Order: sequence, then structure tokens, then C-alpha cells
Amino acid sequence: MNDKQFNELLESVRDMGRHMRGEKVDGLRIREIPEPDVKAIREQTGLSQTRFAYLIGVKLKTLQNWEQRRVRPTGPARALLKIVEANPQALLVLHS
Amino acid sequence: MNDKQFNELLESVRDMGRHMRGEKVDGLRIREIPEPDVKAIREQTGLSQTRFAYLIGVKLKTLQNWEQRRVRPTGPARALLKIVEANPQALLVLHS
DNA sequence: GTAAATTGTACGCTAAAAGCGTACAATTTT
DNA sequence: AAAATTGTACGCTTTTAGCGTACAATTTAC
Repeated sequence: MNDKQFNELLESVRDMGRHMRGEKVDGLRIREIPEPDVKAIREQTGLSQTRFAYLIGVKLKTLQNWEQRRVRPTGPARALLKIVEANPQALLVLHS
Repeated sequence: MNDKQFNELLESVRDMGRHMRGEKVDGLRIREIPEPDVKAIREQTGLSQTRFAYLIGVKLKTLQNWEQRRVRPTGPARALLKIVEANPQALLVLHS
């Protein structure tokens, strides 16, 4: 990705920020990131628990705890899983 | 994003999985996701702590704890921040 | 320009997730 | 069929996520 593209992306995010500026954080526009079906998302990628866990930066046990619903992924983990669900290629960026 | 594009992305991730299949998880190929400079990444986006925090699915206090280096973001949070750093537009997907 | 609102720094505390150990069943590979 | 990998299950410890509070700095509104 070159600088021009990067700056265009930055600008679009800044636009988003400006757009949101007049609104309350606890208002309707920003909602909780919904709980993902972790197992389904992983299986979509065709990766084993072991590979998937380390790719997204958690220990195997943690991923298993998510899939077995013993504990629920935290906010940023849910955000990451949502990105991966929409665009599995995002994983490629993480361990370059 | 249409189904065709999505399936192409899936396939590329599966390739990655296949490529890694013969390798040890604790080997060289998969490393720890490095600690991000949270404040720098947020400032690149031009967003306030409040907006950025809720966009990535953490409370304001948590983001502040990261920026002030009181606690370090967990693995998936580091992964998410790395994606945002490389591609701020990824934030747009999270609260659609 | 000054008051008001927002944003950011700082830190003690509680609740919850991240991660570890262990055991064993199920599946896949050789 | 044996071996290796993958997945389920659960008790326990360490660390982070999130909350409360106070106040300084910056930005916005009057």
C-alpha cells in the first residue's frame, strides 16, 4: 500500500470522525460490537484452532474458552473477529 | 463485497493455512504480535480517545490505560490495532 | 477573552477475561 | 492400526478490562 492510498484512507476515517463529532457516544450511532460465533468464523477460514488462535494473537486455550462459551471475547477481540469474518485476508497483515 | 470476492479471499487464507501446516506453532514463522504505540496509532486517525475507544470496542478508561502504559493491550487488541494502523478504513466495518 | 465543555493524565480498586495445567475423546495422517 | 493432531472439558492463577475519582490541558461557544 502506497502513501497516497494510505492518506486517502486516513481522510475517510477523519470524515467519519467529523461526521460523528456532534453526536453522543452513548447514543444510538455507536453500538456494542455484537458477540461473534467464534467457531463458525474460524471454520470459515478452514484453519485449526491452533493456527487461528496464534494468528489472531491469543493462546489456544483462550480460543477454546471462546468456542466453548466458557468466557466471552473482549471488545477488541470481537472487533477483530468481525473484521476477519468480513475479510479473512486481514489475517495476512498480522504476522508479516 | 460480493460472494466471488469473498470466496477468493477465503481461498487465499486457506492457502496460507496449508502453507503453514507443516510447521511448528512455536517456530519462527508465527511470532508475537508486537506492542503497538496506541497513542500514535489513534492520533494518526485524528480521532479523540473517546471516539477511538468505542470504535474499537473498549471503554475510554481501557484505552487510556493503554496510552498511559499502565496495562498492555491483549493479543487480539494488538492485532486489531495493527490492522487499524495499516488500514484505518477497517474501522468502518465495525459499527455498520 | 473568558466561561463551559471536551479531552487527556493519573491512580486505586473490583470484576472479568487471558492464560496455564491436566485429562481424555475425536479426528486426521502416516 | 498406531501416531499425531485437533477438539472438548474444567479447576486454578495472573493479568487486563473496566469503574470511580480528581484535576490539568485543550478546544469550543458565548
